[in-house]
Amino acid sequence: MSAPAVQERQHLPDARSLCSAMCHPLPEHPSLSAHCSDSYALGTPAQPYLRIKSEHAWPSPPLAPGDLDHFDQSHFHHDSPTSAAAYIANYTCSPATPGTWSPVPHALARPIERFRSQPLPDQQDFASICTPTPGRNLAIASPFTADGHHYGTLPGMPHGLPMDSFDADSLSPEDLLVNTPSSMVTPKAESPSICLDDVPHMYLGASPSIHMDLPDPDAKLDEPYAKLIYRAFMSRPDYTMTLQDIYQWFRDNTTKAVSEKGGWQNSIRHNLSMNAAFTKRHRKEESGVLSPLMEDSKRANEWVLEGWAIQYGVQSTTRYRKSNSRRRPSARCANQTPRQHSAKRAVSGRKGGCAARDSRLRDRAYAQAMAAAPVPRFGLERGLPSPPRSTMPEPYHSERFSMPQFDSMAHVPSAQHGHGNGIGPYDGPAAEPLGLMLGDGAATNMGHGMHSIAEPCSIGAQMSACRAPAQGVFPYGIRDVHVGFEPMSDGISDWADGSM
DNA sequence: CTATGTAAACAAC
DNA sequence: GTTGTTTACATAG
Repeated sequence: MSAPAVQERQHLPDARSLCSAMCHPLPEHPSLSAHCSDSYALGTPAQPYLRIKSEHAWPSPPLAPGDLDHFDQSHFHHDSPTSAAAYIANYTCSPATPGTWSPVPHALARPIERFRSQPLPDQQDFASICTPTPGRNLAIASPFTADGHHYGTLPGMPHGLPMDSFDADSLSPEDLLVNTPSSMVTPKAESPSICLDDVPHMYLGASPSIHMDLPDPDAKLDEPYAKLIYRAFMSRPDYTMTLQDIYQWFRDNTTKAVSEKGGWQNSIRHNLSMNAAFTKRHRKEESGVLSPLMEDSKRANEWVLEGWAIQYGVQSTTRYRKSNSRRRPSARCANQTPRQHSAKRAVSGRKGGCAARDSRLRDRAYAQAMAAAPVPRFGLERGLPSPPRSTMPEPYHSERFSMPQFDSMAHVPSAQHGHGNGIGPYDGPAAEPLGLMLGDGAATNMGHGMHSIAEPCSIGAQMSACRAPAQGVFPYGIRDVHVGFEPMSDGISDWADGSM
């Protein structure tokens, strides 16, 4: 940690200022201001912030030493008329055209470049990670970058994604995909989009500064499973638990575990499997050493709370269910005989079993590939500083990173999720990765292309977790990001039509 | 209609 | 028996 960073932290001891910086008010853009309210009472009254539904906010672990090491606050000077967030470019990542990213609109290049001109602590072109085309260095917005740089990590957000030293030029997309264990590629069924401002059942993670109504420590919790599992993970410093750990946590902290043979365990497993916020991984990967005892053990796996979920929380598992809105049983179905039910269950069970088998086969293949040809551990070769440990879940540490991929086969509208508008090629693939949206300005952006430019006041970022088959651990593909930004202060228009 | 809980089938271990 | 995946069904709001 550099001395300046320490000094800065004294001024910005928690997430408030970071949030403030990320949501710098743009008074000249009313719509943006509308999204940046002071409803969280974070920071000063002069600094509105990104408004996140607070009713579901849960606590995040406190910052640990080093959490802000990578955060260069010089990018977020409040005296600047611009904000980092305002420089998020208009990007679309097409599930239908995997591996392609729309380029930076020319009009956006300049402000991005201006922002980029500022020094960064570890300037790595994160764009290369999400840009399978070697050599292309496109600025890509993500929870970690506003212009393609890893310019800092928000508290609770996974630090040090392999982006820190990743070089797409040195590895082909195929190389990267090889490094993807099945737990990373197994799709959570129909991962929907998330909008933090528009998803009532998004169980938000929260900065430590956000006020929480914490339950009585002695009281047993009676909340949805997804939420409880989230709590369980958040109770662990590394957000990692085995299934048995989770069971025990439920016994200790919830009212669910009323009986040892109850369905609560089944429900936990169901939620773990179905919710994209929870990722399975091999325990042996933790140490990097293959344990013969662990190799084929049932308990070889552990579950990890995804980094984005640490920051943004989890959403209801329901949202990952297939055909969620079309399964209302008809009267005829409701009157089916048990035999008919059994037949249906047999089919679904068979599918489930096959999926479990495929998952294990992929895991095994991955383990063998790892043992046979260890892949470079991004960041280590170059001797770059490791990211802080405290808030970086294990998946982000290792070689288990690969390129985001999308299931081009699945391509159905997802209007039911509220953020697809049915327009454009990127709207709602069936295996659409879990998305995340900051503010609702982007809610209607799918397929709108330059909509954000025409309406430069809106700010939004709809990012996608990579959950489609053959996807990597990195949760954010940028399915769509659109953000308005203010005109250049020198009065030179960045728009082709000369408008401001 | 959504969210949630639960049961169940099935495969692999 | 345990773990993991998936689907089906019921219920509450």
